[in-house]
Amino acid sequence: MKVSREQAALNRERIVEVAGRLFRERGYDGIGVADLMRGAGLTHGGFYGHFDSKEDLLAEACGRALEQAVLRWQRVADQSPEQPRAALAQLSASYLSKKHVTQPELGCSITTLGADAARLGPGVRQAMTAGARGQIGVLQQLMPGADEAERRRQALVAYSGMIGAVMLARMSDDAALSAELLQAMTDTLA
Amino acid sequence: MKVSREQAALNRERIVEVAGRLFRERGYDGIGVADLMRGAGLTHGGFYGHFDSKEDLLAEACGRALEQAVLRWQRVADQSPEQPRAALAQLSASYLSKKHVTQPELGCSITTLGADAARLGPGVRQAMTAGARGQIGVLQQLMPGADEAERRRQALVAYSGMIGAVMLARMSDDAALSAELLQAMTDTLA
DNA sequence: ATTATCTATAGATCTATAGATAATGC
DNA sequence: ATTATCTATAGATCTATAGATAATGC
Repeated sequence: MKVSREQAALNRERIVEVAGRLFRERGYDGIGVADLMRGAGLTHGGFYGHFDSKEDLLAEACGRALEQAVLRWQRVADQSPEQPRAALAQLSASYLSKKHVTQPELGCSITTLGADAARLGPGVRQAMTAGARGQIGVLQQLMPGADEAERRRQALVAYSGMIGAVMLARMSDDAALSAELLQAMTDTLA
Repeated sequence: MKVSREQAALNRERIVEVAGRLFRERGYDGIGVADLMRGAGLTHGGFYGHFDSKEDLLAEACGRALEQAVLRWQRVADQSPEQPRAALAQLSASYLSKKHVTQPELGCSITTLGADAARLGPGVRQAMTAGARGQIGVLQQLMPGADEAERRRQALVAYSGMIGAVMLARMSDDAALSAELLQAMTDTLA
């Protein structure tokens, strides 16, 4: 029954990773602790040895997913530091892709869980706010504005628009409207 | 126990109205049928005489709330048909207000329930898509673009940005960041 | 007679905990 | 001896339904 410390740490990692996917796919209330643990290949009761509560796991899972997203965005930005326009085009094309819309479980945590987070406790909100701040920071580096204040404003608007467009595209029952939303937003950032 | 046909219709209306508020406040899974009925001053069991399912009620409640929002927006647009800029400023200032952020139960259904809707059935998605289309239509009348295609693009981008900004402002644990998001979006649309 | 609402409950969840088990780490 | 995981369960939900009740509408 018992496993090594190392294995226990790996199990914990797996829970966080699986939770990151399942929460994004089904929402915070859409997946239970028992199913999260089953998804990680463990049993229900073991959960509370790793985390204090389901909400704590959400905070950790969202925090992790968003940190990795920020790192990916920063790598894209650093790849062509002389061509911020190209980097922005790459980021926005990826974020505003049909693939992102149809794969919420691998996509932006804020689009899928932001409304849930707004109703949850400080741990979750802190983790998600930190992620948002990080992504806004990367966008700010890439915006064409003349001064820092202008680039900041552009980054806040671009980030809001990207999140809203993907949420709307997922919600829409009309594929044409979804495509139109993504295209309009992509064109604006290009 | 039994009430008149007229009273039953009023009761049904009250359920829809109360549900509109409670779903927006707590999310689709955050409020149960028993509490919704209690909120309307009725008992749990009576629910299924009025609606086939909880999800059907969400579709009707969101549909209603969004229809009314579209009518309000259109009234603002029609109020000063010679000054589309002023109408747009009024709409966006109201939508991007601190009041809207702190009163989700009276605000935009898509910001609070869009992510839930994306995971629910066709009835809910259809109602919410119709609402979104209506609001986008009003914005399109007010945008300054030279031709209809440009105004359409601007409306899609503005709507996405407004929804994203309010969701982010609600989610953020930092009041300064929330205010910054609303201000940036307001300035862009002014 | 019809029917809107009520009480009561079925059956399936949910989060969290208690205590047993068995393998690790000393 | 410690502890990661297990089984089992407490206690509280949840949606939906069955059947009783009592007032309306014919």
